[in-house]
Amino acid sequence: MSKPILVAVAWPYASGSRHLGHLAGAYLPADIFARYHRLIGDDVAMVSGSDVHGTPITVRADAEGVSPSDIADRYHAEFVDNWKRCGIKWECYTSTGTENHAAVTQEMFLNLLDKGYIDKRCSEQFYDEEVSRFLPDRYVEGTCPYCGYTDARGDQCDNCGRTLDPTDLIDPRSKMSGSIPVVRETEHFYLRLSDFSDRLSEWLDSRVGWRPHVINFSKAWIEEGLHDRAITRDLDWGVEIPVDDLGPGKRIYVWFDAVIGYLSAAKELSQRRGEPDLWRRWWQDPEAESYYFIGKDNVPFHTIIWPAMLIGNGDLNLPTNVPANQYVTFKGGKASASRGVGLTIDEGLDMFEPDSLRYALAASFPEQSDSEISVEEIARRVNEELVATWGNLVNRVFSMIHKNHNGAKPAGDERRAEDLAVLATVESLLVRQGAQIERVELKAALRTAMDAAQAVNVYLNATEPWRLAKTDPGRSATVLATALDAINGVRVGLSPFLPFSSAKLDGILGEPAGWERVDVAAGTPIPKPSPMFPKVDLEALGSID
RNA sequence: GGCGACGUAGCUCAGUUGGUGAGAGCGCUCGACUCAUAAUCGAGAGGUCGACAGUUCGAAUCUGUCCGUCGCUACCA
Repeated sequence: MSKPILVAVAWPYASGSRHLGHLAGAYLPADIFARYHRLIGDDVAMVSGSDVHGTPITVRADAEGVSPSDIADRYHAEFVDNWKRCGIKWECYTSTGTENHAAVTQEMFLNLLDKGYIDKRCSEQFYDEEVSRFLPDRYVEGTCPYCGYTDARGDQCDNCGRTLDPTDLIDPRSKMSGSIPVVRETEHFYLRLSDFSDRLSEWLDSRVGWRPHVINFSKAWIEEGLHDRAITRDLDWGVEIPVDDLGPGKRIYVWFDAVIGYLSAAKELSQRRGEPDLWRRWWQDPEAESYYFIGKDNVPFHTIIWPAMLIGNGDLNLPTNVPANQYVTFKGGKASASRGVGLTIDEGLDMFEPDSLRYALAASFPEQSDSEISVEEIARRVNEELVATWGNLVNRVFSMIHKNHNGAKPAGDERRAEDLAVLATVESLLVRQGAQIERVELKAALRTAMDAAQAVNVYLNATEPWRLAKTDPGRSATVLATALDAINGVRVGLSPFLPFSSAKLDGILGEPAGWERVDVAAGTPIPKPSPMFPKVDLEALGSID
C-alpha cells in the first residue's frame, strides 16, 4: 500500500559552504529515510532548496563587491554539487529565489493577514546612515553594560554571555561601516504566535514517538510564553510583501518564507510533473505523513512557528514527526565552516569515497546526543567496520564463486538447517531494520544491517566452503549459493545507506524489488571482484583536520 | 544570568515506565582459520555508570547540591 511521505529537509543557507555536521544532521538521514520509503513503494517527496535571502548574504555580497544573487548562486551551485557527489537524491531541490516560491509565500501571507493572524506594529531599531540600512541586532556592536567588554554584539555579549538589547550597548557602532547608528522607528508585520499557544500545546501533546529532546524543548518554549514575531525586515533582498502598506525597502523575513518552502517545493514538483494538484497528496491527504529533518537549532521553527502558520492557514497537514538531530562535534565543539571547525562537505568528499563517508557519518548520527567525530574516527569506521565486515564479505564470496564455480552462481544441493538458518537470520534482521528506519532510528538500523553481514561471516567460518571445495564440491556449491543469497538480503538493508556501492551490486545481482531478501537466480554471472570500498590511508590524507 | 541537555569500559556510543551478576562496535590479549582489501570467527581482560547526599526492600535509571562539557536564549539562519 503506497503511502504519501513528505521528507522535508532544512533549507541550507546560501551564505557559505555547509559542513559535515549539516550533512549528518539533516541531509543524510533524510536521504536514507527517503530511500527506504521509496524501496518499500511509498510515494516519497523529498524536498528542500537553498535559502537565498537574508542579511548575511547581502553583507557578504557587499564585502566582495558583488550582488547578493551572485553569492546565492555560487553556494546554490555548490550545494547541488554536494548532493550529487554524496548521493542525496531529491524529488525537488529548488531555492527560495523562484517565482513560484514568492507566489506561494505571498499567498500564505495574505491568507494569514486576512484571518487576522498577522498585524502591523512599530518598533525602534538602529539604522546605519552610512550604508543606508537597518541593522539586525547582531550587526550592532558596542560595550557591554554588564561586564564592560568592548566588542559585545547587540543580541548577546560573547564575554559574559548575557542577552542584550542593542539599545543597552554603550557606544554602539555599526558592524557594517563602523559608524554610529541612529535609532529609527520602523513598522513591520508580526505573526501573532501567541494566538496559537493552546492549539500548539494540544497538538504537541498528541504527538507520539518524538525524540525527547525535541518534544521537551518545544513544550518548554510554549510554557515560557510565545512572543509575537516580526516576519518582515528592512531589507531589499527577499520575497516582496504582497501589500504595500509599509512602503519600500521591506521584505518578508527569511524564516517566514523558508519554512513555506516545504510547501512551495511540493508545488514546484507538481508543476514539473505536469500535475498541478499533485502537491495535495502530501499536504492534504489525511493518510500522508511528513518528516522534517533538521538540526536541533531549528527545532522551534519546525515545532512551533511552522505548525502555527499551518494551523492559521488551515487545510494543510502538520508535521508527523520532527526527528531533529543533535550536533556532530569536532574536537568537542559544534561544527562551523565559518570558524574552521570540522570539514565542509566538499572537503569530506575529497577525502573519502561517498559511501564510506555516508557509512561513517550514519554510524555516528547524533540522534540522542551530540556525537564526536574526526577524520581518524571516519577512517576507523571505514577500515575496521565497513571494509572489514561488509566489503570483505562480498569480496570473499564473489571471489570463491568466481574461482571455484566458473564465475556463476552454482545451483548447489539441498539446503541443510544451517543454510536455512542464516537466510532466516538475514530476513528477520531486515524486518527489524525496517521498523528501526520507520522510527528514524537510523544509527541502530545501520548496526542491524551490519549484524546481518556479520551473521553471514559467521556462517562462512562455520561451513568453510574453501575446504569443501576440495573435499565436497557439491556442498561447497550449496554453501556459496546460500552465502550469495544471504548477501542479496544484506545489501537490500544497506542500500539506503550506501547507494553507490549498492548500484554496483545491482549491476551484478539485479535491482532489489523491495525490502526483502530474494534468491539470486542460479547461473547469474559473478565477476572477479574488485574491492567495493578502498581502505582509507590516513597517512596519505596528510594532516588535514 | 535563564533554559535545555550531556558526563556509562582505552575510543565512539546504547541502556523502554527504577529490579536476577551493567551492554554494543572498535581497540587490546589469547586461540582458530586462511576463501577474502593482514580481512574473518571464537574466547577473554577491562567500568565503584562525573562527585556527594537523599527517596526506596532495591537506582546508571527518581530528587537535591556540586564539578565538568556543550548548546539555545526568540533580530544568524
